[in-house]
Amino acid sequence: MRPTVHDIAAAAGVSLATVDRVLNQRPGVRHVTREKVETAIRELGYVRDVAAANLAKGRTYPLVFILPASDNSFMHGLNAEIRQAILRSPAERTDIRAIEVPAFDPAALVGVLEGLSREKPCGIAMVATDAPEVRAVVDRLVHAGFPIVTLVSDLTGSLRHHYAGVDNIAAGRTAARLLGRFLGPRKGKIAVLAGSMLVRDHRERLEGFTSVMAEEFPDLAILPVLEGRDDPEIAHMLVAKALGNADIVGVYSLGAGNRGLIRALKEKAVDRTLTVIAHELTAHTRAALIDNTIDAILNQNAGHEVRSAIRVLKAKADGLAVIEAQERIRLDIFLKDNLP
Amino acid sequence: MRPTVHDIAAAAGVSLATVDRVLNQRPGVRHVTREKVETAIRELGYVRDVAAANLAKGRTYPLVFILPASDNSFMHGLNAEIRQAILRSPAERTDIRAIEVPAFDPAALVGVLEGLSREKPCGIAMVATDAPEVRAVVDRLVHAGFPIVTLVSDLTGSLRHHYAGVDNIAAGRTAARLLGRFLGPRKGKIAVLAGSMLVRDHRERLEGFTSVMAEEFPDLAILPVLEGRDDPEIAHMLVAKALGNADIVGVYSLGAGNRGLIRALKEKAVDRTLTVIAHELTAHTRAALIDNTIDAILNQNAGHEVRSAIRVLKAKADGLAVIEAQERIRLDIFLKDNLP
DNA sequence: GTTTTTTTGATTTACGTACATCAAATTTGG
DNA sequence: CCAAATTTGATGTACGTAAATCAAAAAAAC
Repeated sequence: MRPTVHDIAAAAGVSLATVDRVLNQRPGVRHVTREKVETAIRELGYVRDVAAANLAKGRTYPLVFILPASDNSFMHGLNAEIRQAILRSPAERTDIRAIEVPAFDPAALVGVLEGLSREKPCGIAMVATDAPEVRAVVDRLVHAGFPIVTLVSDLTGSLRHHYAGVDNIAAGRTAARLLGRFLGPRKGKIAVLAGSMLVRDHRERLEGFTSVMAEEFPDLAILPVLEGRDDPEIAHMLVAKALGNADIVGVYSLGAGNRGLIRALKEKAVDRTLTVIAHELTAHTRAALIDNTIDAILNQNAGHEVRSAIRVLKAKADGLAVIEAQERIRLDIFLKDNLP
Repeated sequence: MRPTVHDIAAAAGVSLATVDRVLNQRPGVRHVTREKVETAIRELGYVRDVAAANLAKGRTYPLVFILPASDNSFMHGLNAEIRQAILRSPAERTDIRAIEVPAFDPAALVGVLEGLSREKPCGIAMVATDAPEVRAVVDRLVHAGFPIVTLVSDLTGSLRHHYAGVDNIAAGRTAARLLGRFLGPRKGKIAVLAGSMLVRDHRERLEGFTSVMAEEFPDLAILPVLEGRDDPEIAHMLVAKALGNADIVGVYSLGAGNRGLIRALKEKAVDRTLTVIAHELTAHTRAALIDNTIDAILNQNAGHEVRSAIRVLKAKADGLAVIEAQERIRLDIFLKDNLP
């Protein structure tokens, strides 16, 4: 049987109340006594029964998710996963609230974060907008004791406790290698469709993509990036125009708005053998993968990201360790054969 | 606040004891009364607080893992993950025992399973050996009320509750498409290295591989399968010999023993541009991927498989639902750019 | 209508921890 | 050495559920 507080009390030769004071860092314990108790804890290998503690405390974990108000499939999916998590709240003792902020608007995000420090959530998960002022509030909140994890898009250089999202540089590099290998000996130009170069994850994907392309596939030239603002209409327009260039042999779509990309490909490129790599598995990209319009899809699993963020925040709130390997968000690579 | 048993008792107009009798399926409740209680449970949306219940019961989950005594990196990794899970046991209220059985030996497996029905574990996870007699015991145990999940290798056609492993047909198909696409217009022969055609997962991978090859890459011919028995030495010998064939342009290694494969490739194929796809990320395959000896690695994450099996068994033991999407074991595809 | 059986209620203890209160013991300051 | 301050102990209640006991009520059987 695992030891209980009673065993610790007996082993340390003190009363239950004293053990409790040490465990919960309450005042009124002499230094030597505290040491005795801590020794007993270590020697018996005592670990607090979190379930029993939560029961006694009637504890719930009030968590806040902050998301950009973007109208694309991925963000809708992320939202849906958060709603699922809210449905599971009773069983998980969580109390989750989702807040939408205008996309790409550091000031708005800062405002929301500052408002949060008043209501006392025990954890914050946020899709970070990459700006110095955001970094500053995040660091302040972390110092104030709030567990914070970034979701989907990281805030490197800040003190956030954890990042629940894929390595976007690796994603871009992987896309480049897949595209390069799929094209084999063919020479030509590559069109890149992004959402916006103002977003960190898109910048990182592009960075990874161009570096592998330059290092390993010199016969493939990257055309100037098309910024589709994650909007299907704009994406369609840009891609349709770009496909006028007969030298294009491949396309890398690293953002959202793939509906427009797919439409453009079907209108303008049915007779050409283009190799296309896109991000994010949605109903549209899935169908396009199956009908060979797209050759591979890179994906991050929003459900895993949300569940991981929750696990990490709860663990941080309790001062517990997380299983690192479990919380690593993997880059999914889907060909038409391994679709879920 | 979520409703408690007290609320149910009040709402149904019965006593706490009666609610308890209904909840825990104890006898001595009239049919109509039971209905009243069940209605109240439904209307208030009561869900039993599993943490509190486990505390009261002093419940632990005795789980048994049955693994083949195979001496390869993957099984060692799986074993290590189970040991990790055992270390987490106190916090998770599990009591995990691992049993090794001779590999590919249905009779031995059946023996162990029958022994288990005497000691009463609340769940069994097993790497299944695919044989009718195994299916029969599994079905019998399931009927007797034991939750059973298969691990890594499934037992289709049996009544096992869940399979914690990858879709091996999809894995084989994916390998074929990667290989085919990487080779592009090249024609030639493909060598396939397997462990044994007696193992279901290897058979399935081969099945998926050959079907996509036949359908979509008719210029690539698959040579007779090399059975390396997951042994590095045998694998080395077989591959070294096979590489005498100058028509070989690609290799698919769908089992273990990749150490031997890699050695053979480095000795015999430095000057050739072979495309190689292998299964299972180990120290050896990882290094080979980085130095371009291998072009892609397909992997199943043993840690995820073990944790998933535990979650599913606990849920089944409690009669609770699992998050399906969370328990799907994904096929990892690693290029040198997205290694963890 | 009485007896027997079945069903229900009331109450208690327990699980491991948190938290509060009050008394007792110990240490510290003067 | 005494008073004040600090530290420790003893004890009780609570969290939501499980499980047991015994009494009371209701239903069924005679």
